Amino acid sequence: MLQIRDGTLQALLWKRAREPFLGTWSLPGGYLEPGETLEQSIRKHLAAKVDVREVAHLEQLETLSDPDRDPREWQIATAYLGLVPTGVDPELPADTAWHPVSALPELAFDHREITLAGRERLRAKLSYTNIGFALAPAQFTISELRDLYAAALGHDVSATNLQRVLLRRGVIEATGERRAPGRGGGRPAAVFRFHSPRLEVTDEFAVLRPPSNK
Amino acid sequence: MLQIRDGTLQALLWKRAREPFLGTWSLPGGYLEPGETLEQSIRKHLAAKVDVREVAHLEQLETLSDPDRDPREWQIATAYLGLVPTGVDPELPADTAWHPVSALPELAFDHREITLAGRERLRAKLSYTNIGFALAPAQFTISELRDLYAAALGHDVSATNLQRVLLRRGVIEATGERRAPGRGGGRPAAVFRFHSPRLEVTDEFAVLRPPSNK
DNA sequence: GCAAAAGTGTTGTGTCTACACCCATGT
DNA sequence: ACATGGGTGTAGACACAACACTTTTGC
Repeated sequence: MLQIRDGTLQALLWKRAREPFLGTWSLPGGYLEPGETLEQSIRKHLAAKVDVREVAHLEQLETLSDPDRDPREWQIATAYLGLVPTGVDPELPADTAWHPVSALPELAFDHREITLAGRERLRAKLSYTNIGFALAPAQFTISELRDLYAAALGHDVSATNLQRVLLRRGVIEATGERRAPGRGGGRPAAVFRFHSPRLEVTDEFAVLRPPSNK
Repeated sequence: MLQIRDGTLQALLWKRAREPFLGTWSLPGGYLEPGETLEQSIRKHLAAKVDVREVAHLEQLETLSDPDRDPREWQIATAYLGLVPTGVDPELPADTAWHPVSALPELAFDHREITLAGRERLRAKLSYTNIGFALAPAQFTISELRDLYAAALGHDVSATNLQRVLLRRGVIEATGERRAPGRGGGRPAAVFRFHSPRLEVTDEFAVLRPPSNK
């Protein structure tokens, strides 16, 4: 579960109350019940931490099967990437907390690699899909969105070019509203929203496109 | 397992000798043994059909957990995409055969969707990685490679532009050899090879690139 | 010479980055 | 007026598609 908080990409971690790795931070999750879907299971286990309605996007990352990944028993795990929009601040149990992905504590099992793989997936998809909808609140200005993209990507993003790319692709659209400037003044910012609340690929076929017509 | 044969993308299918779906075509696979890696398991089960050394690329597609995917019992399956280079023609058991992906017979379980998802993954990766290495023989001319790309992508590909794209990216390189023309004449074709026999992303950051310097 | 196949030259287009400049507001 | 932040205009770089043209062979 990733979210941008305080301008940084953070991961939701749970301090293990069980062996193995008792007391070590780990990703939330749990065992799959018979007859259950993986996604149902994830949502169920997350419900103990976060209101499920707050999860804007959930996608499968990878299934891990290295026999050494659990020191005690042979175990298979399927990792998921979940995204929560900036701004929502769910009540968390005492043993659960957000941690910046850029400064993770020691994590149990292979959870560090999983977390970093999730960040990579997010970064890649920011480039060719509308996945930003799952990081952003319902309404936002371009500079707010710029800050979200910069936090997720790990480098500066130009508001100018971000706006043009996303508008041209039809990923975001103006609401018509404007936001009042802060104390220092400044031109009121136009308010935007994402066009779709579902993942869509917006930049298919970078190359080797099918021939135009003829 | 996909391969281009006779200029068409084909999938390796097994005619089931067991219930459920007895007699229906299905993807090769089998149960995971305790202590085994998913990839080990796949390779082991494939070994009954194809020499494993012929599999040039193997990657995880997705783990499926819909409780209705098996009519009899609750079952989880992890699908893999495997690629075999054109030209190798493994001995197959009598109950196993190649079928064009564009004209699949009725398939057991959700194997039709898995197969089509594999084709989509291949098509996407042809655009931004060097995955062609797993479809092509060790040496080839540009027009041979063009035919492979066209078969996999399902549309015409220009040899001119394919050559330039792959050379610019350093995906393929000339061997220095040339191939003698056929009976009808023609200029001898330069022989190329892929630079790397492992998957590499060659077209990262289509957009929202990090700032140049400063 | 002519057909066939491979390969190069070249032009045009679309998408992106970078940066200069203009706009609207608060103090 | 001027600082602050938002937004537009525009030029340049680059990668790609399309197609004309040239090269090298067999017959």
